[in-house]
Amino acid sequence: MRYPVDQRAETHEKIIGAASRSFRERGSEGKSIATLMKDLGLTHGGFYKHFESKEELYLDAIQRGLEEAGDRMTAAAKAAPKGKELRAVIEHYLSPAHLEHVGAGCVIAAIAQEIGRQPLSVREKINDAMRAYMNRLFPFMPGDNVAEKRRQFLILFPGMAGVLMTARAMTNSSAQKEMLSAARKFYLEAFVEKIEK
Amino acid sequence: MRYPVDQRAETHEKIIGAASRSFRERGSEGKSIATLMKDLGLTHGGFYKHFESKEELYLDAIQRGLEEAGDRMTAAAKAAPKGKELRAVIEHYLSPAHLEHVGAGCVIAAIAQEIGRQPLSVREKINDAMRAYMNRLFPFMPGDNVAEKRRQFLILFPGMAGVLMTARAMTNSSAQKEMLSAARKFYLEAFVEKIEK
DNA sequence: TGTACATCAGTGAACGCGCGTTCACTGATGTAC
DNA sequence: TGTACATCAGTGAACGCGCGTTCACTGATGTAC
Repeated sequence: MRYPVDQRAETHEKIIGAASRSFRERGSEGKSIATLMKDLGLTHGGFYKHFESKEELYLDAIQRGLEEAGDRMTAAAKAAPKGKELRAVIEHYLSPAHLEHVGAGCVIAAIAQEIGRQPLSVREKINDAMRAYMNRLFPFMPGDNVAEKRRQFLILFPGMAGVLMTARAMTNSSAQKEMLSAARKFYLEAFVEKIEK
Repeated sequence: MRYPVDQRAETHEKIIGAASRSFRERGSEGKSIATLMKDLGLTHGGFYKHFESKEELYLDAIQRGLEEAGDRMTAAAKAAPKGKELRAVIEHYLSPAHLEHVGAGCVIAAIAQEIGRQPLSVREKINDAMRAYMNRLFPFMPGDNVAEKRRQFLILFPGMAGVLMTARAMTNSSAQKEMLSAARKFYLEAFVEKIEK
């Protein structure tokens, strides 16, 4: 049957959105194409009208995930009072909400380890998206010049990602919260408080 | 045929050792039982004379990995001059060798994200092994009392794990090295240099 | 000491299952006349 | 305005494949006598 004009594009976007969440929550092999499509009220055959392979979807979904995560972080910064941008970014990143919502959160904290196991060509494209993410956020970092801001970013963000990922591996939720708040305090002191005064 | 008396135990250990490396390098689903056994010169059928299921092997191998990684770290500390133990631990953890040797390295930096996706019962057992790892290492942390040392451990180690995992997701090896050495400098300043003087 | 038998780590064919992918088909709507 | 036809997003049966797991079997050596 003939479908409404915009339906193709809408379905395409819905698949990427659902995959982006699913890959972060369950990894690249956690959900089959059939299940992914079924969750959207579709059948698996139609998938190949939108993507050449699951790997192509993986790339699109991860890139989308990094864009969305970048949106959230820059939005948090821009909503903060002048001079408090980095504080807001750290508090958002190391928040209980981010701990809980893997599927909508930082891609690195969710699936960096399986990114490291992808074929080189996949890793390179994801690296481009990671660089774009960094380029949106390093301006909020302390430092006099671009090189210093980037250097600070590359210490702070991987560190925070490690905290989130380790907390998520733990089962004791009060220990998770303690870890988060201890890390929040540490990174705020190390990156923000020496600046704000 | 009848095999030498110790062979059963030796084979059992060899399987755990190979799995412990493989799971860190490729994740829990990266290698089949058949391939794992073939690499040891065995066939897949015999596997079930040693383990009830792949999940049982996963648990044993991860626990073994945490023990071995703990051995390496405490050995690095004990080989260091008096008062330089934590420095040695950080330099070992954030070394190019550790970056490269995923299979023999920190379990958290290798597979924490998939640990977070395991069934609760599996996660709980792995959490016990993680606690044991922490208990061997927190004595080297700065602080007057046990609670403070643990708190410091839970900031430092997840942070370093995040650095390693993020570097491993990158394809540019000079950027990886720069990230490692910047992080080394940062964590040494934050955890060691304020103490050593 | 010599012989018959039991043992059991390891073998490899076979199983059911879920996966990614393919493909002939559907049918409501847009378009050509 | 009315009719015939083309379009193409989505359907669902079918495919080959690799996986975890099972199980009847093997056969060199230990043990009982």
